[in-house]
Amino acid sequence: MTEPSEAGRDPEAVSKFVESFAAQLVEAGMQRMAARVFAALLASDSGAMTSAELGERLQISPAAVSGAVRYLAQQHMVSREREPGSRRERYRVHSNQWYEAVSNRDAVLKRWEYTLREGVDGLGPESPAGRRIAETLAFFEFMEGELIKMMERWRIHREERFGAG
Amino acid sequence: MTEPSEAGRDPEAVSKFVESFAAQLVEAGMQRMAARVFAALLASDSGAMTSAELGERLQISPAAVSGAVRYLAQQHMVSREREPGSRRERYRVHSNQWYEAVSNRDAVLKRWEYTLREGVDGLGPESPAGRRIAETLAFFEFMEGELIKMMERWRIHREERFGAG
DNA sequence: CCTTAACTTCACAAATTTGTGAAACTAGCG
DNA sequence: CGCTAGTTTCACAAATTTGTGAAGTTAAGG
Repeated sequence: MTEPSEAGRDPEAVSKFVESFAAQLVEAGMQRMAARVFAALLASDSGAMTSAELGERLQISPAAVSGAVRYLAQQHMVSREREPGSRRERYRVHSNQWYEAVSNRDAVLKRWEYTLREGVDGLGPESPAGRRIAETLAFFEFMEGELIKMMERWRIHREERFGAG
Repeated sequence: MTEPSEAGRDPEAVSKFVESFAAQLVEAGMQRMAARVFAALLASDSGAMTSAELGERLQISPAAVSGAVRYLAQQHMVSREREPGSRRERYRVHSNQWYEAVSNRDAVLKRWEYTLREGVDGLGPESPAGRRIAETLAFFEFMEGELIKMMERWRIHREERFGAG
């Protein structure tokens, strides 16, 4: 019934997955078009698509693709590749992508920590509010360290289960 | 200079912290008013404020407070308490709050995992796309387990450092 | 160099989100 | 039972965000 190597194997199923996963990413705060592009790449066999292919599949303009891709690249959620000997570009997700994305949260955490430190300073480390904020800061510092170790464990776990990517 | 137990100790510093921390929460996807209310509570000495106090400090209407607080309560980021013998309500952050909030991410992860499983099914576990999604699923499952253990470690770490909350 | 395919930027219209004032509840208190 | 302080809901105006078509930019290929 299903032809495993057929390119447009089950457009229905692909589309359903793309739209529902994208919806959840949106709920988590991602821009709509970026979420749809990311989900589409995730659900493609090659893991890479050109701007034209994305526009076609998602029924959106080149401008929308461009905006979405810029955002995703900034977040390290896709990488761009120049198709050699052509002005066409392809956008790719790595199977390793989540590793990248989560590791990237680190930078965000650092900024939060900075703001919290300022807060402790401004409010005084001995005031009740200052203490509460200091505890929040401690939590984030703890998380930061743990996240790094966790990602290291994932790397190993992953290699055991899927082999090197 | 600074009077540690003065209620409005340094309104300047408080406001600065509230607004910059809120801005970062917004950047991370939280609604603006909810972020401001949360930051204001975090920066208050008692860790709790009434609707009127919040409205006053943040210069927003009762309606805005109501909406923000509803959202925060749903996310388990504040709890509501009835001031005994009054129809006035207070909204409170616990110092433990982040533990709660992160634990709550668990529910979100579960929903993502469900969608990913559907995707693997729909695309076929042997197709390249199916395999990529299966790996994403494995990553989230791994994260879920790790998060739980991490929060347990935090609980212990925290008690050592700050004593039971 | 000129042509042209591919991507990006820009101004704008449409859609969505946000916060408000005012009306509608709720529940203490007399 | 009202009365009224406190909160929530609702309709709407304002602000913001989103996606588009069209113009602008870049660089491959002749």
